Amino acid sequence: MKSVNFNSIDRKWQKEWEKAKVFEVKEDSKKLKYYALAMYPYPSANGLHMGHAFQYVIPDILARFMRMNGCSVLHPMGFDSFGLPAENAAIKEGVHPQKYTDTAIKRFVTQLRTLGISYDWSRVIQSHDPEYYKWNQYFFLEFLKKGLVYRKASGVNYCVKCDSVLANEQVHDGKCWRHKDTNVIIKNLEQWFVKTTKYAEELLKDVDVLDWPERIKAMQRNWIGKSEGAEVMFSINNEKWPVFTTRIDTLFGVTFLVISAQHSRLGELVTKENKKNVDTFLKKIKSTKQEDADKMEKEGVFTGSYAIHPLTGKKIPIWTGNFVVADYGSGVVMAVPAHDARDFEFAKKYGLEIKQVIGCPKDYDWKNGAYTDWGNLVNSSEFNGLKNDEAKQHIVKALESKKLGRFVTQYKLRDWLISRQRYWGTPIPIIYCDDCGAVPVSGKELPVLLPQKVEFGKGNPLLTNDKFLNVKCPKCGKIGKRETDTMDTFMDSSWYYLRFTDPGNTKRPLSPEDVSRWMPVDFYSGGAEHACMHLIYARFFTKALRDLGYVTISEPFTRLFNQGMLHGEDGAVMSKSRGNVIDPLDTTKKYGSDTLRLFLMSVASPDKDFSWSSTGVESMHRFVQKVWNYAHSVNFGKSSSRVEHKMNKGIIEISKEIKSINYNIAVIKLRALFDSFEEEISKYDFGNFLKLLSVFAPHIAEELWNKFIDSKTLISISNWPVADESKINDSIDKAEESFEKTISDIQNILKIVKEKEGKMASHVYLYAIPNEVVLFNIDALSKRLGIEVSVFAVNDKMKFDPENKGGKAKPGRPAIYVV
RNA sequence: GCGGGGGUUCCGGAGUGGUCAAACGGGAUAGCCUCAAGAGCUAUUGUGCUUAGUGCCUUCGGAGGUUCGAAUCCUCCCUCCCGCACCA
Repeated sequence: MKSVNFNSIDRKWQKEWEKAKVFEVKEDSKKLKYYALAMYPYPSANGLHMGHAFQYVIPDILARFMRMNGCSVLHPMGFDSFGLPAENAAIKEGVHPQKYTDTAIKRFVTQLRTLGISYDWSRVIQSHDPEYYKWNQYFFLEFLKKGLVYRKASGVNYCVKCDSVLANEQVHDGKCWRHKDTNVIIKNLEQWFVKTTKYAEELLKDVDVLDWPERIKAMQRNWIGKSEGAEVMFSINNEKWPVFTTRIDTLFGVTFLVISAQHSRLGELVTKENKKNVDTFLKKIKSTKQEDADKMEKEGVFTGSYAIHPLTGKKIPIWTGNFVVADYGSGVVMAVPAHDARDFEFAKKYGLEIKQVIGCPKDYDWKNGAYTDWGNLVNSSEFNGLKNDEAKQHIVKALESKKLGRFVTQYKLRDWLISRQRYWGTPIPIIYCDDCGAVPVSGKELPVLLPQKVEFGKGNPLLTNDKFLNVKCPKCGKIGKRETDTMDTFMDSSWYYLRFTDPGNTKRPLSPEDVSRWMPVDFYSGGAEHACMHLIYARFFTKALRDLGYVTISEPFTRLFNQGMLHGEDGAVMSKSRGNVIDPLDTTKKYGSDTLRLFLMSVASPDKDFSWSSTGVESMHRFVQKVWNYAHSVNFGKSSSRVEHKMNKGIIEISKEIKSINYNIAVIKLRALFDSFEEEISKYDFGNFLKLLSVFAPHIAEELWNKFIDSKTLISISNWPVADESKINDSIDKAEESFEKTISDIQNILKIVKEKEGKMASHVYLYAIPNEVVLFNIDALSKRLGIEVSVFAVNDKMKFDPENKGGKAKPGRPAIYVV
């Protein structure tokens, strides 16, 4: 068989699609909309890797499927093109980030095209395009007006490698999300924040209705971290200090307070006599490395101050400790050692009082530590005997009447810090004036362009451009200084999916008609690493923009899909150092992109991790070639009723599997369907097969369609086949089943005969019930068995049946005699 | 510690109450084809038993349970992966 140049076929159809603009989506109100999207990539100079290929083919199959099913499909691609690597390249190699980025994008686009993904390339978005980031600035100002953006001084996370502050979401295990070897340090700075906490409750509540992987939903709930409890006031030096607790029922068991060692007001509590001790302690904590801090034992020292218990009026010592988180609750905790494991450990260590206030079983062994289960109150004056839940109500009521406490809800979610001390991002549209303070740039002045001329490697590059830096105050006209921080690039990705609905709009960030036509995104695919970053921010943005009147939806992504991780052939993560990296372009060059697409979709369910397999790719390539060869050698005529049956059943089953993203199963069924084809087939049926195949292997499907079925139309925009159920005849499957079972029966007998008589039998006689004789084709049987076969009807008087086996025949199971 | 997801026949990986000794792919073995290699085609690939065949046995991390019936449902345990983690 002559070898086929799949590469030239790939290129040919990629060009045709582009020429005919088949994937550019137009307004068509008669059609249902479908919005399929993959998280837009950072255009790395390394280009496309296999994980990208995998990730982008997944939604493409669905996009192609929905398009052929009569939907108008929005399937765009863009680039998250602001960010650190470009700027670091500028520092290291002297390339301007703009140039670096543009080159990388160009390369990405070329590579993406070779995969045959049905993108609407007319809608490309690039975050670093002033026409895009202008609207980041616009939304920043809108948020500012509504109090959703504010500036405040606080201890913030700072990564020395990024040379910038980070949001809470970008700190993982005390390390920077981009630099897993770099500890984040806390710096006290005045920075811009987005008030994500305003939507904490809604963000949490709406997680329930999302069609997302449970894992991601759990991670989001965890991140938002709601906990319901009470705030209670302890009087310290005649001032009221709030303390948050989820166990207000144990209030009478408080024997000491602990204030976080990082608390900004710790100094106020430290008395002269204790200052030295506290300082030594703080020094020790500071010198402890982050990784050790996680495992560090609870430690603390007495501050010298006392608090007054709100109900008993008793004096309670205040300690400072390393186990109290400064920015959760109020950074001060009430310690109830009898009923909290951490407090217990601490009290034991320092010999502090342990007072039981919850009744526990008589045989409870206090050597086990704190008793943290439920029980009835004891040692709690008038609340004695109450159950925990009742006690909570009553105690809070008592506190409320004295204005010393109330029920409150706490969240772990923090406001989003968006300032970055970096160049390659959206300039924050603010001018600082000595007289007027932080003044917003007027909307008419947008965009605040990122200046090209800056110097890299000397701190924030924006400080090196005087023209950019020194500008008049929009309010009073006096010379002021421009904000030199840029926005977190997650700002860009928080609304790009909205912009795709109307990317060319120069007047407005979004048009209400387009947004309402296309949103929400019906299928969104991307990696799980964004669970608590991009996906939180984007959800926040949608809700905030809804309340500002820009969109009407509350959730941007109806259905989220996490693709699995693609590993190297050795089962390890693909990495250069391991040498197990497979370049998608090498693969497409060798086998064509259809083979790659089919292979990636067929190894495992797309949401599961899997390993590359070079033999698996080979095998898939053989399948593609078989289809090719079949198309070139088959007689196009009439399909047998068997093929019609298989075809129509296949349409139903394969469609169902594609809809549920069981692509691996869909491919298996597609292969089985192909295997059932015969030497003659109708163009109609083969065309339908090509349509099913086309979502996975669009190029070869297009080529064969063009060559054999219809040269005037494109299969990519043809109608998805509809099954003709009247052609489905399950008795055909049953007949095949009984044929197979008969084969295995015969083989079993042949085996036994061979064992018994020491030689192979030479002839098989079958006696089928009369209407089943047709099921047992003599040629097919002898081909399969490699032995001569005769078939008789049981009522055939002339049949050869020396041992009278014929009588054993049953429906679906002919009798057998071998010699 | 908390939360989420797994553990299936040599390997990868389907399968969520009977149609399951368990799809499909890989690998392996045998045969056909060929001068040969490759490709292609066909068959076999849990164990043992039984019998000239539709049967039985053991098996889906382990142990129990529910059920007429379990890889599939429940309970407990072991184990792996992922995320969060001194959050009061």
